[in-house]
Amino acid sequence: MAEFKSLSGDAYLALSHSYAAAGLAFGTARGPEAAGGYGAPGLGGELSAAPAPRTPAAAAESSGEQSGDEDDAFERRRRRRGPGVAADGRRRPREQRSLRLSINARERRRMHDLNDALDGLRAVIPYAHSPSVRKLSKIATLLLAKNYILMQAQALDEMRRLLACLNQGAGLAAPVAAAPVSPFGQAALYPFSAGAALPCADKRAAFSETPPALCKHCAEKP
DNA sequence: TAGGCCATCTGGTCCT
DNA sequence: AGGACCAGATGGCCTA
Repeated sequence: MAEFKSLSGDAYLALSHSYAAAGLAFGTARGPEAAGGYGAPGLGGELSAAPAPRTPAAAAESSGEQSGDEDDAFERRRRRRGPGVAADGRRRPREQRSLRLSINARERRRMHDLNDALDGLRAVIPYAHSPSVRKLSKIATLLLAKNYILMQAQALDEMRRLLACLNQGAGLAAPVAAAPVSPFGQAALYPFSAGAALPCADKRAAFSETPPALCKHCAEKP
């Protein structure tokens, strides 16, 4: 597991746990996801680049268009749960139903926009993007993005310290003792700290866009 | 088969 | 009034 390819993999879990240990992100997750890791996609699983295809009936049902199938689907739903049917069982007026459909379509569009934004976020988080790798789940995307932001902030902070040291002629021996504090005032675990479970090579692979020079413990310079 | 993840529908609430 | 946002409910697909 040399890559994030399959964030479900060991690297992902190890990183997640190390972040959680620092109270960075996954610590707030509740339920089974918190224990087992989010989105645990399996290796070799087919990437569902598009949402899992729903049944044609379900797809038609959700299209918001007024086809015959759509009407059937609408009726099925109405019988099942009652939308479109008043509490007393009477049919709703047709205009109310068309209003409902337009509201549904709007909500669908809104959720699609939200998903597009999430896709955009996935595109910029460092993990292996490949057709053979299942994409990050929504929650994993958000948590990873949060960690990534904190990580970048810390790296920046450390770079500034080093720069200050160099400017003072103190060289690299100048202590960077205290744990770096993020701009958000939250003590955070440096991603490449000694507490991280992964060997440096794995860390570099997991955060493929992070230059190895930023790894404090890494003797494996390129 | 259970659990995770997701899309969609729906009604409620708030804002313009 | 209409739109945006939200959360609950529901059902489908997929994987371990």
